[in-house]
Amino acid sequence: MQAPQDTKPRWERRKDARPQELLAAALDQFVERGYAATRLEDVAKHAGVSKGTLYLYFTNKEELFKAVVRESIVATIGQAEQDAAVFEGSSSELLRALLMRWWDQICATPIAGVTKLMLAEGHNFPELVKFHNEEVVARGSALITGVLQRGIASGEFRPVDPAVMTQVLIAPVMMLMMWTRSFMPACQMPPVDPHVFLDTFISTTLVGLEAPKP
Amino acid sequence: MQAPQDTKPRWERRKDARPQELLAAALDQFVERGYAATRLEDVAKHAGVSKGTLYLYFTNKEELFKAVVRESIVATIGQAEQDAAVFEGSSSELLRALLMRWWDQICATPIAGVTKLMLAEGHNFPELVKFHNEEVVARGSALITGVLQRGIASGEFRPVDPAVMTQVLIAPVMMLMMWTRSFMPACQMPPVDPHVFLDTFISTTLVGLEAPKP
Amino acid sequence: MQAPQDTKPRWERRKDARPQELLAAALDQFVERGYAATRLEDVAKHAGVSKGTLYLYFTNKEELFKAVVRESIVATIGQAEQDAAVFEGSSSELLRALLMRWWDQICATPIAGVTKLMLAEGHNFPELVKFHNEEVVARGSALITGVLQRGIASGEFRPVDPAVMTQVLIAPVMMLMMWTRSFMPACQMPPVDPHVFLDTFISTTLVGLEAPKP
Amino acid sequence: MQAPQDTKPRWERRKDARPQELLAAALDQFVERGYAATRLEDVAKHAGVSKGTLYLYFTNKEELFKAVVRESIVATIGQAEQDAAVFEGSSSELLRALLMRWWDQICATPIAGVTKLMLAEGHNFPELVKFHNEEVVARGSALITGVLQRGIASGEFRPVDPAVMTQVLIAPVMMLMMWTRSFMPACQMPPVDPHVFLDTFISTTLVGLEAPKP
DNA sequence: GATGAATGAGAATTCATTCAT
DNA sequence: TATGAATGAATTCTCATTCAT
Repeated sequence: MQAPQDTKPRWERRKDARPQELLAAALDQFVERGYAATRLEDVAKHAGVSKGTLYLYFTNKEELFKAVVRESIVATIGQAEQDAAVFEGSSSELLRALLMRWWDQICATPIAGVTKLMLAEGHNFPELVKFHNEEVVARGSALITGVLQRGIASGEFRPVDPAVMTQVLIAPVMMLMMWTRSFMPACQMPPVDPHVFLDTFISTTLVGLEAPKP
Repeated sequence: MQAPQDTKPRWERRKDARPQELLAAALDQFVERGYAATRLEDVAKHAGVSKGTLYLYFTNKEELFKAVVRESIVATIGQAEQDAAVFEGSSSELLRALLMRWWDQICATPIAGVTKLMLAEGHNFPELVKFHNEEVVARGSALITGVLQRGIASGEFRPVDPAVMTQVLIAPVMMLMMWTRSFMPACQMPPVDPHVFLDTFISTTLVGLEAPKP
Repeated sequence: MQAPQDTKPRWERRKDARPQELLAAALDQFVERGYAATRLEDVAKHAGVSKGTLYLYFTNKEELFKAVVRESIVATIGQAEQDAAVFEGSSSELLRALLMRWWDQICATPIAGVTKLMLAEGHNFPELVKFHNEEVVARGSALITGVLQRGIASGEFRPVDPAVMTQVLIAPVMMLMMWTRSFMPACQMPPVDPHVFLDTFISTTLVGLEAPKP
Repeated sequence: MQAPQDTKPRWERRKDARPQELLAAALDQFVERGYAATRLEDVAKHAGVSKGTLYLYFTNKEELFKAVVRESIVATIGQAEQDAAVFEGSSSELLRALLMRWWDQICATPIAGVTKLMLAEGHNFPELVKFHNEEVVARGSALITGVLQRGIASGEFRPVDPAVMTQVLIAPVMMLMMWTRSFMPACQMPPVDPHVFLDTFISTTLVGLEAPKP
C-alpha cells in the first residue's frame, strides 16, 4: 500500500536487517527456553529464514548466544548514565527517578531478558557474566552509589554504607524483572502491578534512608 | 492387588526406597547446569550409581526433576510456619527473625538452588511453578503478610498494603539467593557479605515501615 | 536452433569460454584434499571467482572433477607418442629417454596429481578410471611395449613378456609420483632425489633386460 | 550346531569382539570410499551395530580413522622382521623371498588398504603419515637395505647405493598394492597376475643387481 | 535391585546448489 | 556473465531410554 521498497523481493529487502532479526529471534528463544533447550531451527523459523542462514552470520550456537547478550547489553547501556548526569533535583527524587526509569526503559527492552539469561545460564558462560557485570551491573551500581554518596554528603540521607545500600536498591528491581519474565507468564506471580510494587518499595526505602530530623 | 499405597502418585509411591543421594546429586547438577544441559549420566556418576539405576527410581528425566523440586520444597516449608506461630516479640522483631532465619536455613542448604531452578526453568514446567507457588511462595508470603497485618493493626507499622509489602520484603532475599548461586561463583558479585546485605535491607525497611511518631 | 556445436557434450561445449584458472584451482584442491573433502567455495576462492561462477562453467561438482581429469589427461598424452615415433637410437636409449621425459614433463606439472586422484578416488568414478586407462595407461603402455618388442626383435633385449615388463617399468615411475605428492610434503619420504631414483631404477632394469652376451 | 556360546544373545556374545569388528568395518569403508566420503552410519551398518555404538568405542570419526590405521599397522609389522632374521640362503634368494612374502602376507592383510589410505589421505593426517613411515616404511626399508648391504659386502651384488636401491625395490610392490586396491576392481588394470608381475620384476632386477662376472 | 552396552531420535553443523539481482 | 545470500539435504555427534544379564 505504502512504501515502494516493500515491493522489493524479500531477499534483498532484508539483507541489511538480517543480523538484527536473527539476534532478536534468538534472544526471544534463549530467554523463553534457556540456552540448551533452544533449537537453532526454531530461532531460524522465528526469524523467517532457514537453518543454514544462521551460519552465514554466526559461527555456531555459542557465538550466537554471546552476540545476543553483548548486542543487547551494548544497545541499552549508556542511556541511564546520560539521564543521571543532567538531573538537578534532590537525591531522593533522583533515586526514585533512576529506579523508575530503569524499570520502564529496561522492561520495555530485551536487556531484561538478558538479565534472566545471565542468572540462569551464567555458570556455563563465565566470560559473558564478567562482561555483563562490568558493562551493566558495575555501571548501574556506580550510578546509584553516586547518588547515595551525594545524599549522604548533603545530610539528606543517613550515613549508610553506599555499596551495600546500592545492592539493596538494585535487588528488588532485578527480582521484579525475573518475576515478570519467569513466573508471571506461567502463574501470575507476583500478582501486583510492577509500578505499585516499585512505588511501595522506593517509598518505604526512602523513608528508611531519610536522615532523622534533629 | 497388593498394597494400598500403589494408588499414590508414582513419585511418592517409591519414596521409601528412593535414595536421597540421587536427588541430592540431581539437584546439584540441575542447579549448576540447568535442566536441559544436565546429563543423567553425570547425575548417576555423582551419586555413585549407574545410569540404569536412576530409572529404577524415576520414570524419566522430567520426573526426576519434578521430584527434586518437590522433595526440596516439601522438606523446607513447614519449619518457618512453626517458628512464626510461637513467636512473641514485636512485629518488627518477628519480621527480622523470619527473614534472617529463612536466609540461614535455606541458603545454608542446596535447597536454595530450587529457587534458581524455578526462575530459570519455570517456563518449561508450569505445573511445577504452580506447585512451587502454592507450597512455597504462597505459604511463605502468608506468613509475612500475617506479621505485617498484625503490626499494622497494633499501630506498630504504617498502614501499607500488606500484599505488596510482602513482595517487597521477599524480593531482596530471593535476589540474594540468585546472586549467590549465579554470579558469585563466576565473578565475585555482589561483593557484600550476605548478612550485612540482609541487615542493611531489613533495618532500612523497618525504619520505613515504622508508624510515624505523633 | 543455433549452432551445431551445441550437440557436443556439455563439458566440451563450453570449452572456449571456460577459464583454465578454474580447472587449475580445482586440480590443486582435489589433489590436496581429495574429492569429497574439497569445497567448491575453496576452489572458487583460489580461482578468484565467486562460488556461483563455477556453475556457469560446470554443471556440478562431479562434472568439474571429470573435466579436471579429462583436461589434464588430454593435454599430456600426445606429446610422448610424437617423441617416440621419431626416435632413432637404441631401444635402451629410447626406453630411458621415454621414462625420463615422462617424469620430467608430468612431474614438473600439477597434472601428475591426476594419477594420485585416479588411484585415490577411482573407486567412486569408474567411468573416469576407464577413460584414464584408455587415454593414458593404454597409450602410454603401448608406447613402452612397442619399444620392448622392437628391442626383443632386434636381439637387444632378452625375450621377456612385453606386457608384463611394461607394467614393471611403469610402476616405479608412478610410485615416485605418488610419493612426491603424498609422503614427501608431509614427511620427507623418500629422501632420495627423483632423478637419482629414476637413474638407478632404469640402469638396473636395463642391465637386467640386456640380452646375455653369447 | 556347534558351540553353545553361539546361543548367547548377540549383545553379550559380541562384547569383547566389538572394537575389532568396528575397526574391520571401518577399514573396509575408508579404503573403499576414502575418509571424507565414508559415512559413519555405513560403518556401523557393516559392523552390524547402530550409529551410537561407534561412539562408545571411538571419540569421533577422526579417532576412528587413526585407530584403524594404527591397529592395522601394529597388527602386521614385526612378522617380516622375524622372517628375515632367521634366513640363511644367498642375498638374492633372501631378497626374492622377502618381497614375495611381503606381497603374500600384506595383500592378504588389511594393511594393504592402509597403504592406499596413507597415500590418498596422508595430506590431511600428517601425524599418521609420520607414524606409518616410522613403523612400516622405515622398518621395511631397513630390512631390505640390510640384505642389499650384505650382498654388496659379499660381492654378490654390484656396489649400488643401498638406500636408493631399497626404494627401487619397494616401489613396484607398493604400486601393485595400489593397483590391486584401486584400478583392478574397476577396470582390470593391470591385467597381469600379481605373481607374474612380481616374478618378472624381481628376476629382472636381480640380474641387474648381479655383480659382473670377472 | 543394579549394571552398562546398545539404541535411535534429535540437534548442530556443513556445503553443494539455486536464483534474484 | 558474475555475484553471494539463501536454502535444505546430508552428516556428525549426543544423550535419554531400554533391556539382557
